[in-house]
Amino acid sequence: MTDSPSGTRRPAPLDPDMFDPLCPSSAMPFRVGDKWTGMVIRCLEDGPRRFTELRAPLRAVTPKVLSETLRAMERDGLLTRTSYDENPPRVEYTLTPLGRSLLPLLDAARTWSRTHLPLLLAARTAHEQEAP
Amino acid sequence: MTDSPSGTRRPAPLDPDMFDPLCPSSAMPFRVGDKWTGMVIRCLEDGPRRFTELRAPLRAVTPKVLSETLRAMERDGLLTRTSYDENPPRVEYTLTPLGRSLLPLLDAARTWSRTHLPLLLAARTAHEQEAP
DNA sequence: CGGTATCCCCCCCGATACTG
DNA sequence: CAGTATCGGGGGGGATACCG
Repeated sequence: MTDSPSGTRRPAPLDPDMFDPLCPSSAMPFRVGDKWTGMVIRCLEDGPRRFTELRAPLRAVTPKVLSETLRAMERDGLLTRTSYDENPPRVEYTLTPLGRSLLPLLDAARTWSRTHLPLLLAARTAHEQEAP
Repeated sequence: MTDSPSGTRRPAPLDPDMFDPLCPSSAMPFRVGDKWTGMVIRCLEDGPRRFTELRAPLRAVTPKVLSETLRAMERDGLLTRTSYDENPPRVEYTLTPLGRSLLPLLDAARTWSRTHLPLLLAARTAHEQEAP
Protein backbone atom coordinates (compact mmCIF):
# COMPACT_ATOMS: atom_id res chain seq x y z
CA MET A 1 0.00 0.00 0.00
CA THR A 2 1.17 3.48 -0.74
CA ASP A 3 -1.24 5.28 1.53
CA SER A 4 0.24 8.20 3.35
CA PRO A 5 1.09 7.52 6.99
CA SER A 6 -1.41 10.14 8.12
CA GLY A 7 -4.28 7.90 7.15
CA THR A 8 -5.75 10.30 4.62
CA ARG A 9 -6.37 8.13 1.61
CA ARG A 10 -4.47 9.26 -1.42
CA PRO A 11 -5.82 7.71 -4.59
CA ALA A 12 -3.45 6.85 -7.40
CA PRO A 13 -2.49 9.76 -9.67
CA LEU A 14 -4.92 10.54 -12.44
CA ASP A 15 -3.95 9.39 -15.90
CA PRO A 16 -3.30 12.60 -17.83
CA ASP A 17 -4.70 10.88 -20.92
CA MET A 18 -7.82 9.48 -19.33
CA PHE A 19 -9.84 11.72 -21.68
CA ASP A 20 -8.19 11.16 -25.00
CA PRO A 21 -9.18 14.08 -27.24
CA LEU A 22 -8.96 11.78 -30.23
CA CYS A 23 -11.55 9.35 -28.92
CA PRO A 24 -15.08 9.88 -30.19
CA SER A 25 -16.48 10.58 -26.74
CA SER A 26 -16.94 14.16 -27.84
CA ALA A 27 -19.70 12.82 -30.05
CA MET A 28 -21.36 11.05 -27.14
CA PRO A 29 -24.93 12.25 -27.16
CA PHE A 30 -25.04 12.63 -23.38
CA ARG A 31 -24.37 15.37 -20.96
CA VAL A 32 -24.51 15.47 -17.21
CA GLY A 33 -24.73 19.02 -16.01
CA ASP A 34 -22.38 21.37 -17.78
CA LYS A 35 -19.89 20.42 -20.44
CA TRP A 36 -17.22 19.09 -18.08
CA THR A 37 -19.28 17.91 -15.10
CA GLY A 38 -19.26 14.26 -16.09
CA MET A 39 -15.49 14.18 -16.49
CA VAL A 40 -14.98 15.89 -13.15
CA ILE A 41 -17.10 13.22 -11.48
CA ARG A 42 -14.96 10.56 -13.13
CA CYS A 43 -11.82 12.26 -11.85
CA LEU A 44 -13.15 12.26 -8.29
CA GLU A 45 -14.56 8.77 -8.12
CA ASP A 46 -11.48 7.27 -6.45
CA GLY A 47 -11.12 9.93 -3.78
CA PRO A 48 -10.41 13.61 -3.14
CA ARG A 49 -8.39 15.56 -5.69
CA ARG A 50 -6.71 18.94 -5.73
CA PHE A 51 -7.37 21.62 -8.30
CA THR A 52 -4.07 21.13 -10.08
CA GLU A 53 -4.54 17.37 -9.99
CA LEU A 54 -7.77 17.80 -11.93
CA ARG A 55 -6.08 20.04 -14.44
CA ALA A 56 -3.86 17.22 -15.73
CA PRO A 57 -6.53 15.09 -17.43
CA LEU A 58 -8.66 18.19 -17.98
CA ARG A 59 -5.90 20.25 -19.57
CA ALA A 60 -8.31 21.20 -22.35
CA VAL A 61 -10.31 23.15 -19.77
CA THR A 62 -9.19 26.62 -18.79
CA PRO A 63 -8.89 27.27 -15.05
CA LYS A 64 -11.73 29.75 -15.25
CA VAL A 65 -14.12 27.20 -16.70
CA LEU A 66 -12.95 24.42 -14.39
CA SER A 67 -13.45 26.70 -11.43
CA GLU A 68 -16.94 27.61 -12.63
CA THR A 69 -17.78 23.96 -13.09
CA LEU A 70 -16.56 23.08 -9.62
CA ARG A 71 -18.48 25.93 -7.99
CA ALA A 72 -21.67 24.94 -9.79
CA MET A 73 -21.20 21.36 -8.65
CA GLU A 74 -20.61 22.48 -5.08
CA ARG A 75 -23.70 24.66 -5.21
CA ASP A 76 -25.73 21.66 -6.41
CA GLY A 77 -24.38 19.46 -3.63
CA LEU A 78 -22.45 17.16 -5.95
CA LEU A 79 -19.10 17.77 -4.29
CA THR A 80 -17.55 19.54 -1.32
CA ARG A 81 -14.66 21.96 -1.39
CA THR A 82 -12.28 21.79 1.56
CA SER A 83 -9.47 24.27 1.93
CA TYR A 84 -6.72 23.67 4.48
CA ASP A 85 -4.91 26.77 5.51
CA GLU A 86 -1.40 25.67 4.94
CA ASN A 87 1.41 27.21 3.00
CA PRO A 88 1.39 26.59 0.12
CA PRO A 89 -2.42 26.47 0.08
CA ARG A 90 -4.20 23.18 -0.39
CA VAL A 91 -7.78 22.63 -1.55
CA GLU A 92 -9.50 19.31 -2.01
CA TYR A 93 -12.64 18.43 -3.91
CA THR A 94 -14.59 15.38 -2.82
CA LEU A 95 -17.74 13.82 -4.24
CA THR A 96 -20.77 13.81 -1.98
CA PRO A 97 -23.10 10.80 -1.89
CA LEU A 98 -25.34 12.78 -4.26
CA GLY A 99 -22.44 13.21 -6.64
CA ARG A 100 -21.60 9.53 -6.33
CA SER A 101 -25.18 8.64 -7.17
CA LEU A 102 -24.47 9.84 -10.69
CA LEU A 103 -21.73 7.27 -11.26
CA PRO A 104 -24.09 4.46 -12.32
CA LEU A 105 -25.62 6.79 -14.87
CA LEU A 106 -22.22 7.69 -16.24
CA ASP A 107 -21.42 3.99 -16.41
CA ALA A 108 -24.62 3.35 -18.32
CA ALA A 109 -23.80 6.16 -20.75
CA ARG A 110 -20.32 4.78 -21.27
CA THR A 111 -21.67 1.31 -21.87
CA TRP A 112 -24.19 2.64 -24.37
CA SER A 113 -21.44 4.50 -26.17
CA ARG A 114 -19.16 1.51 -26.39
CA THR A 115 -21.86 -0.61 -28.01
CA HIS A 116 -23.83 1.94 -30.03
CA LEU A 117 -21.77 5.03 -30.72
CA PRO A 118 -20.02 3.44 -33.71
CA LEU A 119 -23.42 2.91 -35.33
CA LEU A 120 -24.39 6.52 -34.72
CA LEU A 121 -21.13 7.77 -36.20
CA ALA A 122 -21.50 5.44 -39.17
CA ALA A 123 -25.01 6.73 -39.82
CA ARG A 124 -23.73 10.28 -39.63
CA THR A 125 -20.91 9.60 -42.06
CA ALA A 126 -23.21 7.81 -44.48
CA HIS A 127 -25.51 10.83 -44.54
CA GLU A 128 -22.76 13.29 -45.37
CA GLN A 129 -21.67 11.03 -48.21
CA GLU A 130 -25.04 11.07 -49.94
CA ALA A 131 -25.83 14.71 -49.19
CA PRO A 132 -22.68 16.83 -49.07
CA MET B 1 -58.61 -2.41 -29.56
CA THR B 2 -58.81 0.76 -31.53
CA ASP B 3 -56.27 -0.11 -34.18
CA SER B 4 -57.15 1.13 -37.61
CA PRO B 5 -58.55 -1.49 -39.95
CA SER B 6 -55.56 -1.05 -42.25
CA GLY B 7 -53.32 -2.73 -39.73
CA THR B 8 -50.98 0.22 -39.34
CA ARG B 9 -50.61 0.52 -35.60
CA ARG B 10 -51.81 3.85 -34.32
CA PRO B 11 -50.64 4.54 -30.81
CA ALA B 12 -52.84 6.46 -28.43
CA PRO B 13 -52.74 10.25 -28.81
CA LEU B 14 -49.92 12.00 -27.02
CA ASP B 15 -50.80 13.78 -23.81
CA PRO B 16 -50.36 17.47 -24.61
CA ASP B 17 -49.18 17.97 -21.03
CA MET B 18 -46.72 15.11 -20.92
CA PHE B 19 -43.95 17.68 -20.49
CA ASP B 20 -45.32 19.96 -17.83
CA PRO B 21 -43.34 23.18 -18.02
CA LEU B 22 -43.88 23.63 -14.29
CA CYS B 23 -42.21 20.38 -13.34
CA PRO B 24 -38.55 20.61 -12.36
CA SER B 25 -37.38 18.43 -15.23
CA SER B 26 -35.87 21.53 -16.76
CA ALA B 27 -33.34 21.35 -13.96
CA MET B 28 -32.54 17.72 -14.71
CA PRO B 29 -28.78 17.60 -15.12
CA PHE B 30 -28.98 15.32 -18.14
CA ARG B 31 -29.15 15.83 -21.82
CA VAL B 32 -29.36 13.37 -24.65
CA GLY B 33 -28.30 14.98 -27.90
CA ASP B 34 -29.74 18.43 -28.40
CA LYS B 35 -32.11 20.21 -26.08
CA TRP B 36 -35.28 18.43 -27.25
CA THR B 37 -33.92 15.07 -28.41
CA GLY B 38 -34.82 13.19 -25.24
CA MET B 39 -38.41 14.41 -25.32
CA VAL B 40 -38.78 13.49 -28.97
CA ILE B 41 -37.64 9.96 -28.17
CA ARG B 42 -40.25 9.79 -25.43
CA CYS B 43 -42.92 10.95 -27.85
CA LEU B 44 -42.01 8.21 -30.31
CA GLU B 45 -41.62 5.30 -27.94
CA ASP B 46 -45.16 3.97 -28.52
CA GLY B 47 -45.02 4.12 -32.30
CA PRO B 48 -44.78 6.43 -35.31
CA ARG B 49 -45.92 10.03 -34.97
CA ARG B 50 -46.58 12.84 -37.38
CA PHE B 51 -44.98 16.26 -37.19
CA THR B 52 -48.09 17.99 -35.90
CA GLU B 53 -48.68 15.21 -33.44
CA LEU B 54 -45.27 15.93 -31.93
CA ARG B 55 -46.03 19.62 -31.76
CA ALA B 56 -48.79 19.09 -29.20
CA PRO B 57 -46.65 18.04 -26.22
CA LEU B 58 -43.73 20.00 -27.66
CA ARG B 59 -45.66 23.20 -28.18
CA ALA B 60 -42.81 25.11 -26.51
CA VAL B 61 -40.62 24.20 -29.49
CA THR B 62 -40.87 26.24 -32.66
CA PRO B 63 -41.36 24.28 -35.88
CA LYS B 64 -37.95 25.35 -37.09
CA VAL B 65 -36.18 23.95 -34.04
CA LEU B 66 -38.29 20.80 -34.01
CA SER B 67 -37.49 20.25 -37.64
CA GLU B 68 -33.78 20.75 -36.99
CA THR B 69 -33.92 18.31 -34.10
CA LEU B 70 -35.67 15.69 -36.21
CA ARG B 71 -33.22 16.07 -39.09
CA ALA B 72 -30.26 15.74 -36.76
CA MET B 73 -31.80 12.62 -35.25
CA GLU B 74 -32.42 11.16 -38.69
CA ARG B 75 -28.85 11.92 -39.69
CA ASP B 76 -27.62 10.10 -36.59
CA GLY B 77 -29.77 7.07 -37.32
CA LEU B 78 -32.02 7.56 -34.28
CA LEU B 79 -35.23 7.77 -36.29
CA THR B 80 -36.54 7.42 -39.80
CA ARG B 81 -38.65 9.91 -41.68
CA THR B 82 -41.25 8.45 -44.02
CA SER B 83 -43.30 10.68 -46.27
CA TYR B 84 -46.36 9.32 -48.07
CA ASP B 85 -47.33 11.30 -51.08
CA GLU B 86 -50.93 11.85 -50.30
CA ASN B 87 -52.95 14.99 -50.21
CA PRO B 88 -52.81 16.46 -47.65
CA PRO B 89 -49.22 15.38 -47.12
CA ARG B 90 -48.39 12.89 -44.42
CA VAL B 91 -45.01 12.33 -42.80
CA GLU B 92 -44.23 9.88 -40.06
CA TYR B 93 -41.28 9.70 -37.70
CA THR B 94 -40.33 6.32 -36.26
CA LEU B 95 -37.61 5.34 -33.82
CA THR B 96 -34.95 3.01 -35.15
CA PRO B 97 -33.54 0.24 -32.95
CA LEU B 98 -30.62 2.60 -32.30
CA GLY B 99 -33.03 5.27 -31.15
CA ARG B 100 -34.88 2.73 -29.01
CA SER B 101 -31.60 1.71 -27.40
CA LEU B 102 -31.60 5.10 -25.68
CA LEU B 103 -34.86 4.44 -23.86
CA PRO B 104 -33.27 2.55 -20.94
CA LEU B 105 -30.90 5.45 -20.46
CA LEU B 106 -33.75 7.92 -20.41
CA ASP B 107 -35.51 5.69 -17.90
CA ALA B 108 -32.41 5.64 -15.73
CA ALA B 109 -32.17 9.43 -15.90
CA ARG B 110 -35.82 9.77 -14.96
CA THR B 111 -35.41 7.39 -12.05
CA TRP B 112 -32.37 9.29 -10.83
CA SER B 113 -34.28 12.54 -11.03
CA ARG B 114 -37.25 11.24 -9.12
CA THR B 115 -35.09 10.11 -6.23
CA HIS B 116 -32.28 12.67 -6.23
CA LEU B 117 -33.33 15.83 -8.00
CA PRO B 118 -35.12 17.20 -4.92
CA LEU B 119 -31.83 16.99 -3.02
CA LEU B 120 -29.99 18.81 -5.76
CA LEU B 121 -32.60 21.56 -5.86
CA ALA B 122 -32.56 21.82 -2.08
CA ALA B 123 -28.78 22.20 -2.09
CA ARG B 124 -29.07 24.87 -4.75
CA THR B 125 -31.71 26.78 -2.82
CA ALA B 126 -29.71 26.55 0.40
CA HIS B 127 -26.69 28.06 -1.33
CA GLU B 128 -28.58 31.04 -2.68
CA GLN B 129 -29.92 31.69 0.82
CA GLU B 130 -26.49 32.01 2.39
CA ALA B 131 -24.85 33.78 -0.53
CA PRO B 132 -27.33 35.97 -2.43
C1' DC C 1 -0.95 26.62 -5.57
C1' DG C 2 -5.39 27.87 -6.65
C1' DG C 3 -7.58 30.50 -8.46
C1' DT C 4 -9.82 35.83 -10.83
C1' DA C 5 -10.50 39.30 -14.23
C1' DT C 6 -11.57 40.68 -18.97
C1' DC C 7 -12.69 40.21 -23.34
C1' DC C 8 -14.90 38.01 -26.94
C1' DC C 9 -16.91 34.57 -30.11
C1' DC C 10 -19.75 31.08 -31.60
C1' DC C 11 -23.89 28.79 -32.04
C1' DC C 12 -27.94 27.07 -30.12
C1' DC C 13 -32.15 28.40 -29.72
C1' DG C 14 -36.33 31.36 -30.06
C1' DA C 15 -39.66 34.82 -32.52
C1' DT C 16 -41.87 35.91 -36.49
C1' DA C 17 -43.36 35.35 -40.97
C1' DC C 18 -44.09 32.84 -45.06
C1' DT C 19 -44.82 28.49 -48.47
C1' DG C 20 -45.53 24.02 -51.48
C1' DC D 1 -50.07 19.43 -43.13
C1' DA D 2 -45.31 19.91 -42.84
C1' DG D 3 -42.36 22.41 -43.00
C1' DT D 4 -38.52 26.88 -44.60
C1' DA D 5 -36.61 31.70 -44.42
C1' DT D 6 -34.73 35.33 -41.90
C1' DC D 7 -33.31 37.73 -38.12
C1' DG D 8 -31.56 38.25 -33.63
C1' DG D 9 -30.06 37.50 -28.63
C1' DG D 10 -27.98 35.15 -24.78
C1' DG D 11 -24.85 32.60 -22.54
C1' DG D 12 -21.72 28.97 -22.18
C1' DG D 13 -17.35 28.43 -23.00
C1' DG D 14 -12.46 29.62 -24.70
C1' DA D 15 -7.96 32.86 -24.83
C1' DT D 16 -5.17 35.58 -22.33
C1' DA D 17 -3.44 37.89 -18.53
C1' DC D 18 -3.04 38.71 -13.72
C1' DC D 19 -3.22 37.97 -8.29
C1' DG D 20 -3.02 36.55 -2.98
